[in-house]
Amino acid sequence: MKSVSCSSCLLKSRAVVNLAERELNVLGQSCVEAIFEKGDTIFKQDALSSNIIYLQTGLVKLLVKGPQRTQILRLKKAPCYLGVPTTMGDKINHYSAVAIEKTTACFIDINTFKELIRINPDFSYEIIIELCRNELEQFTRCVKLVQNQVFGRLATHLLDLADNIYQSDRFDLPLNRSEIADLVCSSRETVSRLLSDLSKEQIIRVNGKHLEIVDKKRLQNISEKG
Amino acid sequence: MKSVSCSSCLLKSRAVVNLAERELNVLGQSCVEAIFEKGDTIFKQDALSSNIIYLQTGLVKLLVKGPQRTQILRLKKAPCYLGVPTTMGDKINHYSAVAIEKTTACFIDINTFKELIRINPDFSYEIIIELCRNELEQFTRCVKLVQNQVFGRLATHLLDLADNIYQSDRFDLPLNRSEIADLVCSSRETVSRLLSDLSKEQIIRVNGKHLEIVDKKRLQNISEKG
DNA sequence: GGAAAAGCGTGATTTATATCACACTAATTT
DNA sequence: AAATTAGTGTGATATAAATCACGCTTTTCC
Repeated sequence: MKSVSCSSCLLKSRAVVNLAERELNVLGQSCVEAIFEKGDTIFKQDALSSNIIYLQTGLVKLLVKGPQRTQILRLKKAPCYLGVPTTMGDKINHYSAVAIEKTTACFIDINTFKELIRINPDFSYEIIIELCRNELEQFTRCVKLVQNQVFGRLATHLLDLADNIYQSDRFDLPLNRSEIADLVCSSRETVSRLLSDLSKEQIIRVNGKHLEIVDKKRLQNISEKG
Repeated sequence: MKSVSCSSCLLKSRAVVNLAERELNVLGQSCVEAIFEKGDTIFKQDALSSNIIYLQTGLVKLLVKGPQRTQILRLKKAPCYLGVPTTMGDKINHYSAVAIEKTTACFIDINTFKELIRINPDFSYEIIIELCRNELEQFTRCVKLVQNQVFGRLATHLLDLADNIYQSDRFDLPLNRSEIADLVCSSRETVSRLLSDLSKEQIIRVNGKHLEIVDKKRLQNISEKG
């Protein structure tokens, strides 16, 4: 970990763009950079939360240990903030964050973050907007989860990976079958079966972790209809 | 609807308490009060969203029309803000709000709300905190929904009504069986059956809409264990 | 390089819960 | 008061998907 100069950082968040030079120095003084390899935990559920994390590059999964199983709440792709709700909303983390690709992140002290909210209204405005969008996304995710069956949920997440994470219809799955099950809230076996089915139907092509979307129209249809 | 004086309002939100007299006047000038009867729609999904609503008194359900069914996202009890995420996060409402008890509410113009965020950092700080708490709550709700079975979900919501909404173990259900089903994401029939079962087990006493929690310990146990 | 472990695919069985079906009651309307 | 409608309870049946069970790969580690 090393201290950084935020003013020269090329990966400024939309909120940080609004900060003046003097404010950026405030930020820089309590800001440390860290690198995480695949599988590394960035912060842990039930631990004290005292930092906001700014993901500069990489991909992260948010995990909750539920009563029965571990569940992947969502994937977060850089650039974005991590842990704003869990750090600002409570003293203890309600979920964990684990890197699923090599990731670089900036740890911002919670008090500095609060100070920035206090001194710069444009900064807090951007934070509010991001929180609102998150909540709306979370609502739709929840509705899909309840009303679609596993087939539809799996299709939705494959499309999300292609469109929003990798911006390509051919990519390597960053999760194994069991983790995909945690993401779509199903079981390892069911995910296996459904991937085979999609493959037999020529909608996707799978080879281990490599995945290719062949018939996107049909996949979108499955994602919407159920 | 009538214009109001916010400075004399007895129901100031935690965020509004931070506003100076001059700022309260800004708020008052674009603020209208309205009364809703049970069943009245406060705002509608897919409509343009141009107001933040401050619930002064009453009880509201947030509804989403999903692909298969209508789902109750959550209940909101006064005093609280309504529609912050859906108004700040997008131009179109992602859900509807319907009064399930007589409700009084204040409509705040979105631009006024934004102005308040700009001029008063304590105000925006409180809004951020509320949004963060909402997101955390929403996460736990989602985890429960997936990992508990209907029995546990029903128990959780009965406890929520008793502890957080009515602050009493005897109350009248504000929803019919079909709406309870929408809330716990199940079917009308299943809700009927489970309420009967809980009744037979002497855990609750039901008579139409009147409900009494008899054995709270056991109900809490069901709520946690599934 | 062999052993252990992790990961994966697929059949058989079980299970929670939705759906269908119908009767019965309470509330509205005319 | 009769008729219509909305709301409710409960049995029978259907079904998506979890769980169990097993064998087959691939990776990891002494």
